[in-house]
Parts: sequence; C-alpha cells; structure tokens
Amino acid sequence: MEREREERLYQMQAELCQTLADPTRLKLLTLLEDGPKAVKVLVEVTGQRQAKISQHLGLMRQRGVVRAERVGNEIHYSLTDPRFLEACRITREILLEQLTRQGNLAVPLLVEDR
Amino acid sequence: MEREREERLYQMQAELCQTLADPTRLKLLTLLEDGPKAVKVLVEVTGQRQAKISQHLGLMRQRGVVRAERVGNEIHYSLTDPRFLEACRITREILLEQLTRQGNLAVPLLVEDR
DNA sequence: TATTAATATTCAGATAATCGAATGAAGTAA
DNA sequence: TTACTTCATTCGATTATCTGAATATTAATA
Repeated sequence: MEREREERLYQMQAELCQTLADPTRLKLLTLLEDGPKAVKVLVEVTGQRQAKISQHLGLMRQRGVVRAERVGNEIHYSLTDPRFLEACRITREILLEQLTRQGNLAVPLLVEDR
Repeated sequence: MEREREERLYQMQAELCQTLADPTRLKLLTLLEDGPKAVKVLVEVTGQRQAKISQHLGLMRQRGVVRAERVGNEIHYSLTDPRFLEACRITREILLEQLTRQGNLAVPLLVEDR
C-alpha cells in the first residue's frame, strides 16, 4: 500500500523528467518564465517549425507542466508552477560548473544567468 | 557563438533529464542519498534483477550523475553532486501537491518525505 | 589453479519518442 | 461566405530506450 504509492510517485516523477528531457521543451519552458506567450511568439523566438512547437507544447500541457488559454485568435501558454524553473535552474547550475571545471577553462568564466 | 553555447547547454540539460527519466534510476538516486552503496545492496533493496540495476547504474555513471569506486570485491556507487537530489525534491514536492489537490483527497494527507 | 561472488556487457525484441509533411480546425475580418 | 491567421493533429519513417536472457569480467578465496 505505502510501497505501491511510492512506486507510483517514482513513475510520475520519471514521466515528468521525460517531459523535460528535450532541448526544445526546456527552451520553451524558459521562455515562459516571464509570463504567458502566444504560440506564434514561441515559434518566432525559437525559429522552429510551428507544428513542432505545437507538438511540444501539447505534450507539456498534457503532462501538466504548462497550461493553455485562448485569447482571441491566439493561444497563450504559461507555466503551471514556477518551481519547475527552480528545478531546472539547479540542474543548469550543476552543468555549468561541470563545464567550467572540465577543462573548458578557455571560456571567460560563465556568469550565472538569471 | 553565445547562441551556440546556449543550445549546447539546453542539449546537456535535456540529456540530464533523460538520465533521470526512469523510475528505477530515480529510486537508485534516492537510495544513494545517505552515502555510497554496493551494487549488491541496491539490487537487494530494489528487488530488481542485477543486470538491470547494473545497466541503469552504468548509464548514470556515464552521464556523470553517479561515480563508482571499487572496494575489494564490491563496487560502491555514490552521487557526484547532492544537488541532483535537491532538484528531485522540488519536482517531487510539486507532484505530491498535484496528487493531493487533484481529488486524491481520500489519501491521509501526505507528509513530505525527508 | 579452480571456484565462487560481485558486477558488467552484449544481444534481440518490444515499446516509445522525434520530426517533417500534410492536413484539419477555429477564430477573425472583409 | 470567403479568405486569412493561428494553432492542432495525424501519419509514417527514423531513431532511441527498456528489458530479460545469456554471457563475460574481475577479484577474493579455497
């Protein structure tokens, strides 16, 4: 009973990680940091095909990471929870450190973004 | 140049998320919270097949999430960075809230583990 | 050296994810 | 209604991932 619940949680957590396990989706997530954005805008900023962006947004919405709201002709996407970015920030921090530590010292000392 | 670097970082981050996107691996990660553990122990505790555990550990090591150290007959695995668990804790927190919010109110009010 | 315990690797089958291309649907404005 | 803009979905091909089964490797021990 308690064990089963734990398993389910690990399963959900894995699914969430899977949802974040794509560079385009991570970028979209980051772009939503400052508030809702129309698909159109996200397409422009990322420079990727509209269908692709819609697919990724659809997946994220389905997984509860993002929510959609119709505004006239457009559909605006936003984060369901700002803490997703907090988790991303931590992993990014680790990766940046790994980068600078692992011989990539030619790079002019990365400043933490944000 | 700067753009390319950003792309590379998103790529790395996606790879890291992918590395965490498996319930068995998440469980292993959590089990390593209190320090290094032999594969044997991890096999016992998870109740999964040895080959499977080794495969997952191998993948995580390859991706730099855990490290391996030989101790006599055994090989002890440990986290390379405790902050991985911090990121996991955040996502788990979100998921638990979602669970309790989304009608799963029959459950006796989950206490945050840890 | 032979054996055993602990761990890793390889292989094959099944399942899932990604992407582009094409098309569909819904709202707006003429 | 027609045309246009914005967004979503479906399909098919490619590629990746997960797992069990079998086997290999490495170190300790007899």
